[in-house]
Amino acid sequence: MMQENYHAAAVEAEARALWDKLSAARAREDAPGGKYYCLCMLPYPSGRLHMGHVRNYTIGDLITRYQRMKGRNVLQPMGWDAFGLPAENAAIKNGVPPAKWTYDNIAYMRMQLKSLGFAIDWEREVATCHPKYYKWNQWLFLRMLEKGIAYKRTGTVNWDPVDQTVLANEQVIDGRGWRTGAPVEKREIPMYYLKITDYAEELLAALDVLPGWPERVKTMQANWIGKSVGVEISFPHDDGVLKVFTTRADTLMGATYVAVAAEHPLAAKAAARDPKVASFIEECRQGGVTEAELATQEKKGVPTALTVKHPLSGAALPVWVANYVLMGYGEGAVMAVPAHDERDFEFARKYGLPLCAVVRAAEAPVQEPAAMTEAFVSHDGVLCNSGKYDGLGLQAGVDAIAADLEAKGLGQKRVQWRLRDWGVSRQRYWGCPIPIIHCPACGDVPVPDEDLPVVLPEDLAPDGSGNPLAKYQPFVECSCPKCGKPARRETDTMDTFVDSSWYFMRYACRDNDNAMVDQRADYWLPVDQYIGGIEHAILHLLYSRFWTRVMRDMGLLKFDEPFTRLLTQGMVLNHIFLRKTAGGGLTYYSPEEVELKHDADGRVVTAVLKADGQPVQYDGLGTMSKSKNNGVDPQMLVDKYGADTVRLFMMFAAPPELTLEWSESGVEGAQRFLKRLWKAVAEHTAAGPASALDKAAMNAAQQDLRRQLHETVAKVGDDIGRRYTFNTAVAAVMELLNALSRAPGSGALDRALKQEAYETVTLLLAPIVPHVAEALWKGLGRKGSVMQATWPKPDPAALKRDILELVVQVNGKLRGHIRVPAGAAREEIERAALAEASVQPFIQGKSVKKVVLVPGKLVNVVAA
RNA sequence: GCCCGGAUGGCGGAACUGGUAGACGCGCGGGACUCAAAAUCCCGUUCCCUUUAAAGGAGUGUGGGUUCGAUUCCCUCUCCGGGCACCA
Repeated sequence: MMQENYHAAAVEAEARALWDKLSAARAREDAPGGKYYCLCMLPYPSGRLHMGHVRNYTIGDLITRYQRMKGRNVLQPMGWDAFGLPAENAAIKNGVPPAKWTYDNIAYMRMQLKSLGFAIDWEREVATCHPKYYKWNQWLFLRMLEKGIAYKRTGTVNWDPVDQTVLANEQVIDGRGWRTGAPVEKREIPMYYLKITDYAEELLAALDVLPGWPERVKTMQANWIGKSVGVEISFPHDDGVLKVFTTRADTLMGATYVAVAAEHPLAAKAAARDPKVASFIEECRQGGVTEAELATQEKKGVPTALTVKHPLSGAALPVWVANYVLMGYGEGAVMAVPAHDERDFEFARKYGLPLCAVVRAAEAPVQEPAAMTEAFVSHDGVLCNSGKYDGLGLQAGVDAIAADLEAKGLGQKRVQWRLRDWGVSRQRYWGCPIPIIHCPACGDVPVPDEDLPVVLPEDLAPDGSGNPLAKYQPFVECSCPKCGKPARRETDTMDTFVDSSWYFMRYACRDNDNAMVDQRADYWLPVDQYIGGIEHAILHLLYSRFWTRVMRDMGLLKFDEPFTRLLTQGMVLNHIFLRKTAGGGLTYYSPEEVELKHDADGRVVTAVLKADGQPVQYDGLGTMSKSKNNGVDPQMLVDKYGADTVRLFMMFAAPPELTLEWSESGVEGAQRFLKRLWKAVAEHTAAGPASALDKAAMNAAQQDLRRQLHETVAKVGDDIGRRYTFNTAVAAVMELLNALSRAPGSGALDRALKQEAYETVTLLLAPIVPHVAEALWKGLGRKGSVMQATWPKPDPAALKRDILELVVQVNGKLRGHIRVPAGAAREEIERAALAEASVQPFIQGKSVKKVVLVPGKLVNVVAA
């Protein structure tokens, strides 16, 4: 006997007790059904779940439960991306060691995930800060070192000259260190790199065979990898040649100068003789290292006394040092063709450098340099001012010029990648130690496998300056594995992207201390469905694809791509409210502290702080963050409404890929729906068991209702299984419930139909609101857990229609409707459409030119 | 600056392959129930004009294009969001 009203707390406790008893979320390799690996991006243990987590994991749980009901053997694991900067920041602020802070956060967040009812196999839980996990980071790093995939060279970092510390990009605010306010400098330090560029071609080409990935993610990755086919050109000078790479070799005869990066050897050579060049190079050392910062700074340069020889004409071209040339791309030098490149044009105009137009539109004359107001950038035209190349098309020009350069030994066609090798060294404490020992005699010596893992001491507390690991002698001091003499341990740790590049493999076999992966990984992987935020579209996903290939090439795996299907979810936003303080600062108020006043149409008129009744300024929408004080703690909502309501709202509010605006009134709507559903089922079951449904005895209204029921089954299955539009799946079930509650009649046949309908609704909602579905299933008299029930199939007989309603348009405008038999001939439909009373006035006195018929949908009469 | 997205009623969104714009929900208005309120239920709700109603016109960020027909395809611009290699 069901309770009359819905009580979330009791329902949810009972459902979870049942699942625990059945170990319903456990995943076994020997269970029946095809395997299905449903994976959500693992959270950083920041302290509490935020709405983005709830959204992410609700989507994953929905798919997990749906696939289980479809008969698949599903694995849904969970773990913790437990190394990283926030733990060190918290340590600096509170004096708590990062390890304790991290483990406490994990314990709390694990409890939160359990309270949301996610069907996670907790026996596979992984934390990346655990030595048994990161041992394998170190082990694979050493294998990469052996194969030359990992190597050492210098790299550029942000340097805080006051704290004597390397800063993360996030810690650089307007070119200054976040704690000291000191202007940040660039500094070159030795680091380990992984040769992801060796895999550039494959990582790019394989995007074409990832049909389960969103196009936009594949486009972003392709652009990031950035394959350019062009020509490497050598410009001879006194000490050798200056190499540049260009995709526009056709414009070579229009090159009027060359520009090199501040870090280029030629710049250093010029600086030795010219203090102005030296001071410019010094100026370029100021500021951060991000591409956004470099690309938005004002374009500046200085001339040098150096020249290079044009490889074809032999003319002397001046060498400039320019801040817009990046040392990290190509050769760190460019040939400048101001007439046909926007950046070069701007730079040449600024510094009075000459222009020479060498491309013209096919029908147009050569452009006069002085008359040009912008660069002529065209991929269609012919060469001019280029001697023997005049009149050639642009591609023909590239080919001819490349051939001549090659003959002279001054150039060749080649491919250039935008992708750079992955620098993995971090000068930070809370990360996986890089397993290297520096010996004065033997150099950099890998830690022997039998000494792995190199364990990170867990009780150090960083203070913001330098790396505490480097100051901790018990860690640093060691003996050389080769010669046994005193040596120094490497104190850099690995980028946390290393941890997250393969964690999904370890869920399959986290208890194996003898191997990184085993045959259980062969069973579960690759991941069938991966779900996570769009902000990871490039780095994390690209690194995982790379790491997987490295492991494959070592014989550890048999597949190429780690994630067969990918769903990228949008961010969760909320309102921002603030007041300006007397001192000119800003105080942000949580939306929970603010009351909105609406006018009669529902528009927001004013917002006042509940505490004092005084107005606050509304500052629009933004991603939930601590700094803007606009985060909503999901735990409060779970406590207030229950997990099912929060899950339902999350799925109903927007399609998963879209940005989601937070609104608590939407939560109330979701709760209302569950209450209504509960009450309807309780009333239905209160009248006792229903009889079997006699389909042949149904009247027209009952047939219509049953048709809608089975149309809903078809739609929800398609929305969840194929389209991933969970919002429309929920809407369809809401419509069905509306129709059910309007359906008259309480005879035996009506009750039998409603029994079928409520059982079906329960199954359709089970992946989204599993607790309440469990209670309804039991209330409807069904045995066992709804988790183990079978997903419903639409009855084709119920879907059949005899009469179709068609739309009639005149010149594309809706003018009426007609009803025709399902098999009606074209002529019959046209006749009915033209005869329709509401259509007649719009075709009177006109001649019908054409009638467009879309079968089963519409008739459009073209009349003039 | 570069790359990738997005923009539809008062609000979140729907319209799946170019075919009825606004499903579903929120909010709001009206009504029922109630001593009253909350909760619940019922009705209405894109805008404009005329209006008892019926009907008509306009309308999917901007401006253009293709088409019998465009929220959907193409081009232009504006604004917003994500990423830019050391936040995760």
